Amino acid sequence: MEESGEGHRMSSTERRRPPTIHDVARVAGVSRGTVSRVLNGGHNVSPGAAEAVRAAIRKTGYVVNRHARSLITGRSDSVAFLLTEPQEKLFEDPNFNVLLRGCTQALAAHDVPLLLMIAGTPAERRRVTRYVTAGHVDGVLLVSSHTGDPVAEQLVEAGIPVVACGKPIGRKGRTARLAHVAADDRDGAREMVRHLVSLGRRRIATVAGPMDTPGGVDRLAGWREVLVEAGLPAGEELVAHGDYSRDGGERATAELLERVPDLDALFVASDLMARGALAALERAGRRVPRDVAVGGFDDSPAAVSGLPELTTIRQPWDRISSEMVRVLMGLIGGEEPSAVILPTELVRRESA
Amino acid sequence: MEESGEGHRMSSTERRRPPTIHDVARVAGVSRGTVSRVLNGGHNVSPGAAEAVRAAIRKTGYVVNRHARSLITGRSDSVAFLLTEPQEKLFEDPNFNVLLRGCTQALAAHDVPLLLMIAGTPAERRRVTRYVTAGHVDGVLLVSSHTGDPVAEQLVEAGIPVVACGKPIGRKGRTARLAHVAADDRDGAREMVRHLVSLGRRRIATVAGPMDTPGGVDRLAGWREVLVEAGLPAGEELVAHGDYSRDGGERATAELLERVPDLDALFVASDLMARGALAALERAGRRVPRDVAVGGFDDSPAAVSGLPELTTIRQPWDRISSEMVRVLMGLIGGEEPSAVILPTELVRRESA
DNA sequence: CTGAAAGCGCTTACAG
DNA sequence: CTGAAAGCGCTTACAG
Repeated sequence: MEESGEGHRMSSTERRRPPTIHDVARVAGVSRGTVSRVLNGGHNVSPGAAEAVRAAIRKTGYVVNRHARSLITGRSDSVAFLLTEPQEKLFEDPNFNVLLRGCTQALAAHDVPLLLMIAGTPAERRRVTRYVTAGHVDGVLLVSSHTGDPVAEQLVEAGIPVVACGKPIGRKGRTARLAHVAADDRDGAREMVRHLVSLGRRRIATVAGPMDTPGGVDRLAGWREVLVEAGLPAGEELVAHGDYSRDGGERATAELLERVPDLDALFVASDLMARGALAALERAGRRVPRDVAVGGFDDSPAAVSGLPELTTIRQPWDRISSEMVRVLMGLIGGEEPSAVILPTELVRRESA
Repeated sequence: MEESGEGHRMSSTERRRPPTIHDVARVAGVSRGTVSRVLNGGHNVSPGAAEAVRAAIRKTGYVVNRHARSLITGRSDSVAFLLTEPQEKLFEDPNFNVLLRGCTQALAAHDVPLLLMIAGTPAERRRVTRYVTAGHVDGVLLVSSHTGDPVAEQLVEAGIPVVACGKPIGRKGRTARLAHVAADDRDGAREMVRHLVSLGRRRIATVAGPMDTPGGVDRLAGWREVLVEAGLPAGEELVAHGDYSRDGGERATAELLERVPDLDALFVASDLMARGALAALERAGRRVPRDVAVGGFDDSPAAVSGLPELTTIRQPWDRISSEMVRVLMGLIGGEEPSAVILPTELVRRESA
């Protein structure tokens, strides 16, 4: 006979203990070991026993206690999505959201929960590093546009499976073993600049990202490459830098406009900065695309969040997130780190 | 003498077992029980023993194994941030990001990890409900703009601590015990419409949200209230509905422009919809704010993501997220559900 | 194919 | 104030 409560009041938030593997075993008429075997792949279990166990699971509403499982397996069956950007910028960039959503859903398909961790300050970084290296998660999806990230190195050195979003350009060798997934920045930039050239533009300036980010370095390299190839000017006066924020793009564009008043096209290394560029151009009285053609990068929600809609380079975020999860699950399973570079695509809209 | 490895190769991803409470006890020269007491508040421990334990923790780099702790305490020391919106819209709305970041950080201060869960489809909802009711998290921060959410009811009925963002307007009684935190939608709408009236506007239309959301209902009520009070028209022809998306705002505005060509102001129930409204107005050749003054709601990043910058009503997201976490931690600790309504603030920019 | 048993790392009455 | 011991719910060799 089941006894419950035994005279002690249940407070409003106290829940009944959920059924355990023991309850399932009793209902199914087998041992706990057999239930566990059914739960873990069903090897070495007779069809009859397996069916009895499955029926008992349905009947009891049993759900495995992950803490108990983790305690013995040593795995947590969860992963962290770690952002090491300064906090303010993090969520201003729509790319983070797309990536976060994609990773959450790709992991859900594996029944693996995602822990969101933010480590913008040194103190937060210490907290997170401690948490992760203590084994509370099986692996880390790392997102930071700036490379040479000390967190990445620490985690990799501690033997934690880590997959970065974007190509690491830190001190060579140390990050060589850092698995990563990225879009082909250089080739994407080339495609956009070729497009601007094909439009007949000849004074093509660029708002580049910071040079400690792969998007900053590689998209600038792609811009230069195509211009040099085409025999068009590609000097330093045609380059200004932004920090991937809208305001940064606006400032950099104002700077370019002052330095190169006759520019007829602008390749901006991110859509969000491009929105700022559009604002600067409007304030300066330039019509887009008539006076100045503007090409962005990312195909983020920012590309269509205002007028004119941006012609841009699409980063395949869905694939980036699913590949990040795939590579991370592989690492956790013992595979070697790998790098995945995904192709981009030109998306033509109104601005160029 | 420590033995490790004992002849079996460590694969590249295998980590050394982290130190346990047993290691700390040995180094400190006390029992495991004493170490545990120091870890859990330090009651009934002599100062000398406590200091020895703390030193041993530093020396060994010990971090508690949360799985073992949870197994015995029955708490997971983690909470879920659950989104039950259809997936596409989720991350288009900048408010979600601000809220997510705020909650993550408020929880981090309690050393409580946040699990991000998305349940847009019925299948996902079942998965998540099962996971949560199995006790894998201690509580849920629930975000969905649509109310009468079946997930909320199920969780509350299962005795799970839940705090919703936004006032629930589901079937009365059933959601009465649902703790929630919200901005004062009605009062915020009133303030904005009063502002538009003070600008001398007399034909003030509105793009309202869906009527199954509190923001849809209450902001519309605030709009109507002030107009009636001021003796201005507030009929149905002045109301169009959007779904909180940019495109929805654009469509609704085009509809209004057709129906009420002489409108001179527009109160839009969200900044994102207001950006769409601005696009519709521009396409129709209306100047903002000269021809039509536009007031938004939220003060989300969308408010300043284009020109003109939006005059809007600020929702205190930082406080909303910190209050949600505070109320949830209270619920988990056994407190009764409570509702927190936070004041809003008019932010004047260019559009009105 | 199956059960009995050990043990993962921790917390918490229970004695002292 | 402190230690020895039980036990949280599970997985996994180990016998049979």
